[in-house]
Amino acid sequence: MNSGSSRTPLPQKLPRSFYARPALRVARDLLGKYLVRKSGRHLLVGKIVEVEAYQGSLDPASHAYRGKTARNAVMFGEAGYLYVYFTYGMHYCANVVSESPGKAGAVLLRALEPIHGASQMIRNRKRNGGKANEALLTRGPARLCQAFRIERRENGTDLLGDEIFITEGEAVPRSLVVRSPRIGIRVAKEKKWRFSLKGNRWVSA
DNA sequence: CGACCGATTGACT
DNA sequence: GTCAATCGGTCGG
Repeated sequence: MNSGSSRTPLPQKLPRSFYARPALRVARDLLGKYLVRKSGRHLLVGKIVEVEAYQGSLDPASHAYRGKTARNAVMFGEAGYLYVYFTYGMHYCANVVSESPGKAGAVLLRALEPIHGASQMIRNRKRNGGKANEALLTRGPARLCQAFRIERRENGTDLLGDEIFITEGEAVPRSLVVRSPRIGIRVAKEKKWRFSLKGNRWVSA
């Protein structure tokens, strides 16, 4: 798995079986994992500190609630792929597809803690017209996409490939996991399907 | 076709 | 706290 000459090998990629589970389980278990992007000689790594689960046809807040369309097709496919959508005419948000094909579960990545490549993340944000405020670098679903340059073309990326993937990161004790209502939705507000790391400064709210 | 609005962000009364 | 930006998806006529 490690490519021979690497002096500080990354942990192993999460297997397909990690993603092929209910969205709520995947969401909770993604806390503490590392999102990795390799592009050219740049390496970006962020610890996942805030996510939200979306449960396909069972969930009126999910883009998949009313069935498969061209936009949400990735969610209906195999688990372990990236679903990226464009919203508010200017922002992208990234989800990890979970469940089994047809179920359309997904986990929205809402905030990361920069682990490696922060200076490149800052350049990526500026390139997108984003502000230089480092405290907001990877805090919020659209900001983290700017920092990692996740846009329309990243929709459908296989997370078992070599460009964008997720690895084992840091173990998260149960006592650090906070469950709360999802942000910015107008339906199913009562569902506590948002998971975050207690006390982490990168959590969006 | 037109109207409405969004899993957001940043600027500002 | 409020609100505009900006455009593609969705739905009604």
